[in-house]
Amino acid sequence: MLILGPTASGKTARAIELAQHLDTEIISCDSRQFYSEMEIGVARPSPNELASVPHHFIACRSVQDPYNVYTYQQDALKLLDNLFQQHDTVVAVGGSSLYIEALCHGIALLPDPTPELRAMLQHKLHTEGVESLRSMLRVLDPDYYNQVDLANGVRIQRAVEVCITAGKPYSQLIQQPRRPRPFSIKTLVIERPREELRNRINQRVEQMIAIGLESEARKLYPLRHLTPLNTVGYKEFFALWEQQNNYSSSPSPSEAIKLNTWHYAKKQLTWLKKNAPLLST
RNA sequence: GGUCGUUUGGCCGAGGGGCUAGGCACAGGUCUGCAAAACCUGCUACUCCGGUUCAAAUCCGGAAGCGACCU
Repeated sequence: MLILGPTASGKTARAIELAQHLDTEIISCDSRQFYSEMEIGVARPSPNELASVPHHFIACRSVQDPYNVYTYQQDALKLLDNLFQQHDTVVAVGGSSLYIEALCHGIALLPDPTPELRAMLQHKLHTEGVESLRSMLRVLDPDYYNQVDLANGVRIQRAVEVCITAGKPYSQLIQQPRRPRPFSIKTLVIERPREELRNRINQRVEQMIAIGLESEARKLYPLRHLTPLNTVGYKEFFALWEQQNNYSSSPSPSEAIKLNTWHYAKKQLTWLKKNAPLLST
């Protein structure tokens, strides 16, 4: 049973209710709730909630040792195997589309690039611009070159790094057939009217700030360059603290967080519209 | 009441006789590993009235709003 919905739509409460009813456990598909250092800003379920139903993939990793989708997929499948020995149904919840897709359809095994290669390509991207990586891709994987968004440096960089480490075209590697899952999936999408969702977001942001989001962010400030900290709720504080001589009227962190959370929710809605119907099996 | 300045899209903001500035917001979308990321598309405005001109947001009058100073 997969529970989906945009951020702040009430997935957590719904999942717990359902898991209690089914007397089962919950596995999370939330790319930020993995991290033990992030609690308030990622709306981690409360200690009470966590105690009421066994949860998995919550606060299980450090931001210094981030997950990637493939290892998440592997861990989750292994865990599900175990859980299905004790339960007929397991509840999955989360809002991270790529992680949800990995769980439901699977994602190809691709070689990890060396950190040096990644850094080199990143540097090239920043200093020489997309064109330099584009021309590499054109040679390494002409098929993919013809289908990517040629303006999207991040995607091109990824394809190039995979081609180089694998010694094969990226487009070929990602064509590995999807493996059917040894379980069936039913999805439940939580929908709310836009205005209501927006109010819930705003309220939740106020709430987070009231219970100490700023000091949580302050603690993580030294780690702000790590990927998991490129997250709504933290990055807005970091941006504020980074600009010392800011007389300017930049919006308050809480307003910025509300807006960015809304943007995030809209992206989730776009994804849900297209993909949610395809996930059930 | 007078003088000077100002008025650009939902907001900020450049330009300154013919050529869609840009940014944000808003709306829609793309996507097989940093995904709460990255990227794309749409949104053609110049306060009003009159004049000059082949052509005015741009020049000239006037009106209104706003601001500063003066009496």
